[in-house]
Amino acid sequence: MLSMFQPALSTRPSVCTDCTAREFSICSALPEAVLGEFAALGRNQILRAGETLLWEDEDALVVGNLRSGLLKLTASLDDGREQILGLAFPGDFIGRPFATRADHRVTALTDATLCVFRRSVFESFAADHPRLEHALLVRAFDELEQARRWLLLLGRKSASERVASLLQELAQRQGKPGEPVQLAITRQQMADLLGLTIETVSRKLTLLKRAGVIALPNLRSFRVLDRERLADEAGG
Amino acid sequence: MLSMFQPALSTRPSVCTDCTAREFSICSALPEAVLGEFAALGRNQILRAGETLLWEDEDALVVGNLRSGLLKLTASLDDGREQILGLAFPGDFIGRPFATRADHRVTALTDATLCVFRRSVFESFAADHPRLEHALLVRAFDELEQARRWLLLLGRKSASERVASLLQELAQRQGKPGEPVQLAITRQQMADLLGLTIETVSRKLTLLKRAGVIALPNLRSFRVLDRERLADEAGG
DNA sequence: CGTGCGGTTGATCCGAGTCAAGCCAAGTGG
DNA sequence: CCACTTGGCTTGACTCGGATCAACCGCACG
Repeated sequence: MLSMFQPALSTRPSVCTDCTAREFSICSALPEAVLGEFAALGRNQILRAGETLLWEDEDALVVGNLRSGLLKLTASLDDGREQILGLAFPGDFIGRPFATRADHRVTALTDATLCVFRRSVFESFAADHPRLEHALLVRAFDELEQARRWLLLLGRKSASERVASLLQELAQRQGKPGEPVQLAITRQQMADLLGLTIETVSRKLTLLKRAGVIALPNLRSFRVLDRERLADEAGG
Repeated sequence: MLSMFQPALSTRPSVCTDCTAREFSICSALPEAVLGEFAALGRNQILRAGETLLWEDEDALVVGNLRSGLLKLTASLDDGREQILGLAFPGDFIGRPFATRADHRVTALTDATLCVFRRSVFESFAADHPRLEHALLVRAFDELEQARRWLLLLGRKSASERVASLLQELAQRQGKPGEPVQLAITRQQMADLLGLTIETVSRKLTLLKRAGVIALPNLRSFRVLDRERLADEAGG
């Protein structure tokens, strides 16, 4: 995890011409005319897997939208213990407008492309477009709810319940029941999400497999065999 | 904690005449004229200690501002394990506009007074006043940051670090250094905030006291004797 | 063919939970 | 006034779940 430090960002400072903004969740409510204007303020940015977009306690100069790839938001203690605060999927908004400092680090788990805005530019645009701020508000509440669900998991659930909860959440975020679910993250990242060690995650997964609750055809996917039992294991 | 179930709310459905809205954090940016109009939409509500304003998974009909007293936001598992998601202090905004269901329970820890709004009323007022929505947005980001700091605490800190972190946070939220800090919550509530048991909280407090880091003059307050050491104990 | 990385499995240890007893201050009622 | 209860808190003995330490597997890749 510490090896993810990278000295520089691979920024491509070209205007974000090929991006319609239609693909961003916060833009759903914007009229067509405004969309183009908005997108024109953004710039393309490419992150390679492992590169970091924002560091904690640094001036957060940009906000942006994720166009492709997967990012993690992390906080860590100075001895290296790390907690993943959340994942960002394509369409998600990244960063915190109206505040100068980031409270967490944003790092690419896979190669990723973003449409980024200088924070000041974004803020003044938002000031003129209440519907954008409104969408941002609804999204912020959603993220808050998600974070709070995670507080219950980290504060009160056992290791088995945590692992089952994660699988359940991934399964319902993606695809249809019965189909294999893509597992975009490593065991270590699962551990960092769940506040566990990699060994415990591995053990609990094998237990669920042996119990016939899930199948693990390979390292990067799983399949829910018994939805009911998985929900039980995840706890109330 | 389970004994806090109360059958009814002590609502006083009188218009919130004596409240200026000036006392609410989300109103700081509103012009004077709008403040009065806004406050007139609210109604007084009194909660006795232990009463619940909003239940999880229920239609959340109201949002509001806390005027006096202390509230807790909690989530729990069906076997009774409880996690406090956050505390609300006077001035704080309560509830989630633009969504129909609450994801957590809001309960009074002390007698409390609020200025509440029917959610629909609040929402349409907000739609006409972008500055209100903006203030709400800034506040939502703040709460999100707070929740995320807590994720790190719950996911990765030891019991000692958690207790020290809580004391540190309370000390810096309240008063001057050296002065005794009011401890508005019980040991059980500290445990529910920190994802620990009451016994562990008690033991860690005694350790900190014996180490000369804090003093515990009585059950409802403490004093930081060694700011440095407390920060160390709280971890990075 | 080795080497490295992600993952699994086993043995052991330790921190926090559990269970139980007791303390102390504030009621409560005879 | 004292005996008794009650609730919040502390302390001790013991247990157990998850961390730690270590070995090993399997596969991709140079």
